[in-house]
Amino acid sequence: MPDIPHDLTLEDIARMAGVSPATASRVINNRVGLRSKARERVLEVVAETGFQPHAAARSLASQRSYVMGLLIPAPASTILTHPNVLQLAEVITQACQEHEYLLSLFLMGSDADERRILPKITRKGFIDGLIVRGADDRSSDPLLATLSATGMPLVSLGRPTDLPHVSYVAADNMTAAYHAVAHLLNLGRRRIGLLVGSLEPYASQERLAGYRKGLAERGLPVDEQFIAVGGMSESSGAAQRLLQQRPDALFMPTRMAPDVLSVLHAARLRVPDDIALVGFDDLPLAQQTDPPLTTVRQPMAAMGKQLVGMLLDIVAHGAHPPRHVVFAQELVIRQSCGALSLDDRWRTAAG
Amino acid sequence: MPDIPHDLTLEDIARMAGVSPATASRVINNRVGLRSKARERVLEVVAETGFQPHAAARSLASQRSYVMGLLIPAPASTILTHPNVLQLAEVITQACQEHEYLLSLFLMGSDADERRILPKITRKGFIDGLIVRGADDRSSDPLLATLSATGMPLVSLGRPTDLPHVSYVAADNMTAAYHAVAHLLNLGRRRIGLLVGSLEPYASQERLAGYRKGLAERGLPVDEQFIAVGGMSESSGAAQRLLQQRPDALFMPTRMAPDVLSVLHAARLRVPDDIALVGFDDLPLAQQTDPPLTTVRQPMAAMGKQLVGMLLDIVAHGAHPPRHVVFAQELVIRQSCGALSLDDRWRTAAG
DNA sequence: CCTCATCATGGAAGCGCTTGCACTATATTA
DNA sequence: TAATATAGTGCAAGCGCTTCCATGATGAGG
Repeated sequence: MPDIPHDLTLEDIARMAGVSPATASRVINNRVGLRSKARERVLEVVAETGFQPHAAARSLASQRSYVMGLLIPAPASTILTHPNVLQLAEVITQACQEHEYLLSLFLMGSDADERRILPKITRKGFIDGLIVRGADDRSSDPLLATLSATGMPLVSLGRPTDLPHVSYVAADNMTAAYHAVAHLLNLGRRRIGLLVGSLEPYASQERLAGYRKGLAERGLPVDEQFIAVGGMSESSGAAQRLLQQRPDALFMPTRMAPDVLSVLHAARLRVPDDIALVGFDDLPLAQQTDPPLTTVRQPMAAMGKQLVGMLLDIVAHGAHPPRHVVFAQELVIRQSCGALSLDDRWRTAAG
Repeated sequence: MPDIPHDLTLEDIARMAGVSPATASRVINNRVGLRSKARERVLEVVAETGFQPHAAARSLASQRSYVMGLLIPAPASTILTHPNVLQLAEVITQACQEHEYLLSLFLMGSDADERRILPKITRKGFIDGLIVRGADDRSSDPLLATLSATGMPLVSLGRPTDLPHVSYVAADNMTAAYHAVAHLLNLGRRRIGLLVGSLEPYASQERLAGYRKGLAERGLPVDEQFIAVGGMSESSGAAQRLLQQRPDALFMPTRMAPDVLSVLHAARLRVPDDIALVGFDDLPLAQQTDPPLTTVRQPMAAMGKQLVGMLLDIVAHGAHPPRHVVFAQELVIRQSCGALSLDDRWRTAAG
């Protein structure tokens, strides 16, 4: 038989240290004065035994679980095409640790999952708060509405346009698109096309607005033929129409880069000589394309910290008033835009 | 002020239904007979109020949290190159739901994470059991050893060769490689090369063994020059040496496919005419290459179900004796191996 | 040396649920 | 109908911790 380590309780630890459970608890949770014999003895015993308080008991008594949740409402296949979700998870895991919190991830691939998972996640005493990768993908998000109604402390990554009382952290897509277009204009491009997968996401609308603003500011007209909605490889008439306009620059989602490149290649267009390319999101992919892709990049680490900080604040002080924080984005200059220096790097102004 | 929904307790529910808390609890947990007035009344009240029992209180009293953990000991960047981890997470999430369990994912990108996360995860009363994506990547896994020592119910995906007492579910890489080689031999290939990233992983060793066995069975000698360890794009002498042998078939990790294809393309070798290709893992990538890649595929859904089933069994009946289950793999025939029919599909025998 | 403020400590009451035990209502059989 | 088995229910005791409150120890000021 293997030697199963005896499951100690706080009472055992207290007895071994010659103090009361109350004191042991306070020591373990850093609640007593620093100069104390009792404190030292308890810490000694804890170190020796490797004691960890029972999670459920602690949660029940303190009404805190010291666990945050990150809800990823997308099937695994989607996560692969939007890999910054993973980076987000990593960053948030880190940020939680800095506050002695643990982060649990929940994958929710389908509506069926939603029905089964949500009630369990929103149970009292399970997690203290929830971060949801929200409304970047759809402008109206019933999931966030549902969650918000449960009273669970909540922060959304991405702005849920129809839920003003939900706190969120978002990237300033409008300004980022504006700066990207300005950059292309500065490089002498004049026939700049915009390619988006869909205009439903609020993020896409912001980018379109930034694009328009960039052109308008220079007094350039916006030709609707230069705005293509839908994939490049799809038989989307819009994309074809766009190419027929002979654009000298293209602003597009990074994940479409391979398709776009192969289409341009087939059309014997050289990048960036004949046509400059700028991507929306700085996916790892951007560095692997040929030529490497100039892209807009969200400050994920900072956004992750902000999300966690806000959530902790909401857990401690309630969700009112809602907090809204918008982060400026970076433009990472690589070869595809035709800028001269590789090291040249240029930031958008704070939103 | 917003109307915060009053937090109900089981006692409230019981009172509203006119029964004792004990009965209410039993109804909610399906512990009483189906034909009972009390039962109906309780269910009614629960439905009306949307009551969910307090997670911590339930865990404390029942010594069960009804949560399983899936530990992913890799940084986000690694997950992207091994996307089947995500599929695994999805499959396991599903399997857990079928048993009224919830799955929490934990990302552990660094050793620092390990030190901070592990003690919290292994706390009593937090999760009932843990699935670890284990030793496919390293033959000796200190993480599994540490976890195993905590007494936490544990199942590994991948065989941890140095921990015979740890239960695991694994794929039969040896047989799969053997069958893949046999398949290539059946197609008339004789100069079959093997490309692996490293021989440290036990999985790679198994594949090598299967490769050797496949050749040996036909009485063919194994030329060590045909075995290349390391990446294709790296300046690995082994890979160059392998190509100089003019192989007519290559067996390799799927994630190396793009590199390999571009090298072959540069060498003006046609796939599959001049050289046939078979991959190790059926990543989504395999369908996007040109030509689409014939690969070995793990039965992820079945393995996920098995992992969860075993873990539940261990939670209920203890970890002794350890359970070991090995799954046969499929060979998914696509164009890269030069087999005639696309629909031809052929399975390895059970291991 | 004594009084009063200050701080560390212990006692004990929960946190909200599950479950063993004892008991009562109902069903079964003679 | 009485005797017995059976299912349904309630009581109350925890599960292992935190924290309010009261008490004892300690140190400062008179």
